[in-house]
Amino acid sequence: MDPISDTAPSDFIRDIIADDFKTNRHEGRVATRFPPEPNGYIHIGHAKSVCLNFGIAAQYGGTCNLRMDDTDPAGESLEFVESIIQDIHWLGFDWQDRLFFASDYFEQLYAFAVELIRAGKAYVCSLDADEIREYRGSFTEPGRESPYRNRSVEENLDLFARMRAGEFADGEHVLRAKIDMASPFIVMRDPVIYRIKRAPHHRTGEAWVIYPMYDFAHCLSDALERITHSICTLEFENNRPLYDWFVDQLISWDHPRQIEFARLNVSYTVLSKRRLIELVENGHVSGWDDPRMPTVAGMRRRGYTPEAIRNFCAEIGVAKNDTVVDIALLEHCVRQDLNDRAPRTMGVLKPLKVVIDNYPEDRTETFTCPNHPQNPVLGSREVPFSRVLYIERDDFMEDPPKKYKRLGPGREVRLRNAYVIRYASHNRDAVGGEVTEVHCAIDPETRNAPPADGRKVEGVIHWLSAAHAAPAEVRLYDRLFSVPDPAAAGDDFVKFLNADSLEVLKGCFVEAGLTEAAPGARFQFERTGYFCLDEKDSRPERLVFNRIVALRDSWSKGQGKA
RNA sequence: UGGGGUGUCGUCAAGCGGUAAGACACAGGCCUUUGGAGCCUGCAUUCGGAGGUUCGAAUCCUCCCGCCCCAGCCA
Repeated sequence: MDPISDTAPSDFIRDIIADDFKTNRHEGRVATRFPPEPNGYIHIGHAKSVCLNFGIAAQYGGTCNLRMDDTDPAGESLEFVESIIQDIHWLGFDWQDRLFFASDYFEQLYAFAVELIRAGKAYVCSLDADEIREYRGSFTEPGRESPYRNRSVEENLDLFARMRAGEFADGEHVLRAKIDMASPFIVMRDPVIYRIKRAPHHRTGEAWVIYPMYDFAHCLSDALERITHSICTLEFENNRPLYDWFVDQLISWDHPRQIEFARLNVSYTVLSKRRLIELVENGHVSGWDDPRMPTVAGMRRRGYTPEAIRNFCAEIGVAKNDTVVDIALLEHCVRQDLNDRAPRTMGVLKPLKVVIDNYPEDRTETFTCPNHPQNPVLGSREVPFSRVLYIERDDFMEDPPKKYKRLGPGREVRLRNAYVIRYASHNRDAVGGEVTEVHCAIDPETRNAPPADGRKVEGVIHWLSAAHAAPAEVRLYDRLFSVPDPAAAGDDFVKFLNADSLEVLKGCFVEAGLTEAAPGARFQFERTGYFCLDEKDSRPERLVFNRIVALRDSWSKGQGKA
C-alpha cells in the first residue's frame, strides 16, 4: 500500500514545509527522521509521529531516516531496536538503507564537544548532581555560576580526555556547555552535555564510558544527517533555544529546524513509556504484544490493520493543542477497514443446542454462503446444516421483551443463509434451571426464500451444525482501563485497570473451514464482531481467536448493556 | 512564581478580516436474510472572558482567566 494515498492531510507543519519548499529554503530538500529511543516498544502515539514524518517525506519526494536515539545505555536494548524496526515496517513505511544510530556518531559528537571546549564554550564541571541542581536556581531565581566554569581550555581538554579514558568514577565530572546561568530558559543554564556512565551499550559495548546527553546529540545528529525539518513533541519546545545554540556553534551548513506538535493521548489507555513498562513488568498484561496494549505489537496481535492505524493517524490531525482522542475513533477506523475486507463467517461464542424436530437425523445439506454480502469478489463457502445446531445463547429468551427479534416461545426466526425455524419447546436443567436445549421446526419452504405466505420474519440469527463445527477458544478484549483518563490518577493508574478487559471463552464453535485459516487471518463473525486467529497460540487442532473489535450493536445499546 | 506553549460542538479539528468545514460520538428515521453495512436528518446565532479597532472580528489590539510544559548527570 502507498501510505500517502490513504488521505492527503494538511496541517500547520505541512504548511510550514510547503512554504519552505516553495521558497527553496533547504535547496528544495525535505528530509525528516523518526528518532525513537530503543528502550521500549512503540505505540499508537509513536505511530502518529511515524505517519507524520514518513508521510511528509513521501509527499515531497524527500527522505525520512529511522534513527535510534541510543545515547543512554540504561534501558536500551537490541530487543527494542528490532521490535521498532519490525513495527514501523509493518505500519507500511520504509527507510531503505537509512537506518542510523546516534551511537554511530559518538566519535563525531566527541569531536564536536572538543571543538566547543576549544572555543571556550564548554567546561568540565566537578560539582555533583545535587550541587548542580542547587546552582541551577529556580523558575524565579537565576542560577549561580559553577566554581569550575572558568577552568582553562587546556585543563578542560585534559580532563575531558581523561573522562573518556575512564580515569574517573561515574558522576565525578560532567562536561557542560557555557551559556547563561541567568537564562529564563532553564535548559540554557549551562546544560550538561556529557556524563560518565559505566554501562554496556547494546551497540558500542564497553568502548565508551561517557555518553552525550539528548540535547547535544539530537540536534547534531539531525545536522549530520542533513535533516531539514526536525519534528518532535511539544515538551521539547523549551529545548529549542538550546537545539539552535548547538547548531549555531558547530554547524556550518544548512541548519535543521525543529518544529513541535502535540503528542497523542487516547482515552481509556495510557501511552507514557514509563507506564507501559510498568504494565509489562508488573504482569498486568502478558507482554508488550498483549492484544490490549496500545503498542503497535499489541494492536497487530489484536488484529488491527496498518491501514486502520494510518487512517486513524490521518483522522486525528496534527496541531499544538493537548488532546485526548476518543478511543472510539480508533475502533471506528478498525471497523471501517475490516468491514470492507474481512470475509464473513459464523461463530457461536456461547452455544445453545437447537434440535430441528422435523429434520431427519441422518440428513445433511449444504448452504452456499457469500463471504461478503456486498462484495461478491470475496467468493462464497459451503456451510453444512443438520438436525442438531448451535445458536448463540443470547439469541433465545424464555420471556423476551416485545422488541426482541430473536427466538423465544411462539416465535420464529431466520437462520442466517438458511431456513426459517419456529419454536416448539425447550428443556431446562433440573438443577440450575438453565435452558439446555430448544426444539424447533423448520419451514422447508423458506430455504433461502421468504415465507410463501408473505409473513414477515424479522430476526436473523447465526448458527452452526453441531456435528460439523470446529471447537475454538475465543478471547474477548475490552478497553484496558475503566476510566477515560487513567493517567490522571498519577502513579495509582493501575487501580483503574478494567477487570473485564479480557474474557476467555472456551467452549466456542466456528465453521470447520477456519481450521485451515492462516495465523493472523481476520474474519467477521456475523452479528458479533471481527476476530483474528491468534498468531502465537492458535493451532489448527486448537483454534484461538482474538476479538479485534465488536460490531456496532444498537440493540444492546438500547438495552442499556455494554 | 520566571519562561515557553495553548484555549473553536461531548471528543478531535478546519478557519489566516467578509459573516463557523469535516470526522467520531450522540439522537431520530429509511432500508436490510448480519439489531451489521449503507442511506437520510438533527447536533456551536457562536469561537475561554471583558473591553476596543472596523461597515464587518473566531480571525487585529488591550487586559483578564483556564490548562499544558521546563528546575534529570532521562529522552
